[in-house]
Amino acid sequence: MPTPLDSDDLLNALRDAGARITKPRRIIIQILADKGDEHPDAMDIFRRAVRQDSRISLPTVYRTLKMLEEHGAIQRHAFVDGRSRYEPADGPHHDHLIDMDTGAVIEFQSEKIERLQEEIARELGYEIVHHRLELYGRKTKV
Amino acid sequence: MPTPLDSDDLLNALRDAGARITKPRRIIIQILADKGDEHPDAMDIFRRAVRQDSRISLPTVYRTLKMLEEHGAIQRHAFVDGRSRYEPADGPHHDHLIDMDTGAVIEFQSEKIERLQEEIARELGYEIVHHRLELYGRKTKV
DNA sequence: TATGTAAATGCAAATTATTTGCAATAAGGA
DNA sequence: TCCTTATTGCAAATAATTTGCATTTACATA
Ligand SMILES: [Mn+2]
Ligand SMILES: [Mn+2]
Ligand SMILES: [Zn+2]
Ligand SMILES: [Zn+2]
Repeated sequence: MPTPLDSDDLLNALRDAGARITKPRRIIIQILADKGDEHPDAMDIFRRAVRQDSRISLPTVYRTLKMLEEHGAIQRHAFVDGRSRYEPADGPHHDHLIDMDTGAVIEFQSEKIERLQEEIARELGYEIVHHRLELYGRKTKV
Repeated sequence: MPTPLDSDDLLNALRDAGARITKPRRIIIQILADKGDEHPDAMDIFRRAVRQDSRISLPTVYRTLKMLEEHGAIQRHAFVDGRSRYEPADGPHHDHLIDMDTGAVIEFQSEKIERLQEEIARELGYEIVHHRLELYGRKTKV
């Protein structure tokens, strides 16, 4: 669903923030932009990063992720399994369906649900700043 | 919204599970059933428990909560702040709106949203086992 | 009511994901 | 190329929750 976003966009987010483009950051960003594996957690990213440069450290992965998140370049999701998972904050808003058997994360969007949420909040006298909607399920048997 | 549920119902949940009704459990359950403070976290419960019996321990609070959760007597929610919060699993299903300024937790239910979720999952070939819907917002200015 | 046994407890230590202090390194403007 | 300062890697700190183990307690039975 999300519109394409490549390494360069994430690198620019850092540059705009006046941050230095270091080798570790370049590698981490490249991994985040990879459409191959989506919603990786910090350890996933670390393991892949080490393959490109064995002296990268886990704290640097966390620090880079936090920095990118603070600049709105990536989003962090905390699903029920504990760890945080990350994804480039490009395309339009979407929510997630998690396959309880495989751990696969499927994205979806529902204008209707979004609208209903706003409506409910308004009725309660609130304005939504952000929300979290996660469906946990299993593939329907044929 | 939830239908009233008192200490006895929770105590019975333990009895049914063949568990012993100990003093710490009695106290913890009484705190959970208290309509006064809803969605307390483990530390909230521990602090209140200690007032009734100073030798209660935090591990016992956690162990009791886990046991009650496993037997479906209480529900655990992990909101964005990290800690888990608990509530008796009595009344009908509901979701939560969290006041970002005060931390207050407001309950709501939406048949429409629940139905839309099912629909979305079905279209994706899934059956929902459980879900998490949390709205984070601020009171609308008058 | 007294008693034996397994379940439950309290304490201290372990766990897990993430963060932080600090000395060494490296990015990038001058 | 050089200088300054941000960034790094490492080790140690956090914070919430869990676990090992010796001691206590609930409660079924006598
Ligand atoms: Mn996503
Ligand atoms: Mn609730
Ligand atoms: Zn949404
Ligand atoms: Zn719901």
